[in-house]
Amino acid sequence: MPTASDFERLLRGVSLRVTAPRIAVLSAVHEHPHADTDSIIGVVRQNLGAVSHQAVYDVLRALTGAGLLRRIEPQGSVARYEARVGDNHHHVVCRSCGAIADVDCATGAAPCLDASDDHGFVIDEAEVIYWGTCPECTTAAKSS
Amino acid sequence: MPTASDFERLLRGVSLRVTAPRIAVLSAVHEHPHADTDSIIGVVRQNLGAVSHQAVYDVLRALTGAGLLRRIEPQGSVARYEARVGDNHHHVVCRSCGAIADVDCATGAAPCLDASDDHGFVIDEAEVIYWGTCPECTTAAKSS
DNA sequence: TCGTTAACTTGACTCACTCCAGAAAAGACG
DNA sequence: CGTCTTTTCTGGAGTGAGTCAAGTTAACGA
Repeated sequence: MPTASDFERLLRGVSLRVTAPRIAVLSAVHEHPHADTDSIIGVVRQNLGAVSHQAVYDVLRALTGAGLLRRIEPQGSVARYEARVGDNHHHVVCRSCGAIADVDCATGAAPCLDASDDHGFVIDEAEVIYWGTCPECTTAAKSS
Repeated sequence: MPTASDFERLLRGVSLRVTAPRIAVLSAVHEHPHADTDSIIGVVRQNLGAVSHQAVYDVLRALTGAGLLRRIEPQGSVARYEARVGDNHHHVVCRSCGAIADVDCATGAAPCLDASDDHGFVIDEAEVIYWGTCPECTTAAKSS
């Protein structure tokens, strides 16, 4: 797990000011991958005390824009954030409980897939979401 | 373009009652693929006069559940609906203007992709979204 | 240490979407 | 055709993630 000074270095690397809320958000996302905004706010407040939700939204947007975080929002779910960036991996989502797990991309470089007909679009990324049922929900469904 | 009686047959085929709003919604989605809910409400009202937004939401949910429509919601966009179902095709989305185009799936059958590591999930569908820039926005960006 | 500028706080607000209760219409059956 | 049951539609209030705006605070380069 990276330390506060690691996060500080990350922030300086993208010319963002180093502030306590930003460190706390980065740390929270590293500790809780795929956490939604509300959970992140909760974790940040546990570490720092009072922080406005607006600040967290702001920080999340700044960090996402800077490429330090990635925002994912599967259908029917609120926005979630993860700290794994740059390796173009994908996600598998449970239809029943919404759990998310990472799936490595076979090629590793974006776009990892070519469209059969791109309609003239200039494609730079292929996002893949696998839909299915997680082990817990599969077990629960069988035993019911 | 299918006619009202085609839509009626579709509805009966999934044991749903045939009502004017349903025909109008089906027709609207066929005419405007990838339309958002608000546009659909607008089109339906043009054809039928006053229809509550609640009725349209209800109809959309019923038709989606019955498999007559498919709901898509790319990040940063409101829910959209399309009438192409059953052929497991994908979408390319413009980062700049949000335009959506269909992309045929290479294999045609779900799931068209296998995950490298499924974490024990039972995967039934692989959803692919290509991100890029549409021809119009590419041209606009160059000329600016 | 000082000034500039980015970041944070507070609080109101928007907008897609949902919930609810009652009214109306569709389909089934005699 | 008329009645009954079930489903759908209406209108309005409510929910919740996320945004906007104005003023204050704090980071950091000079």
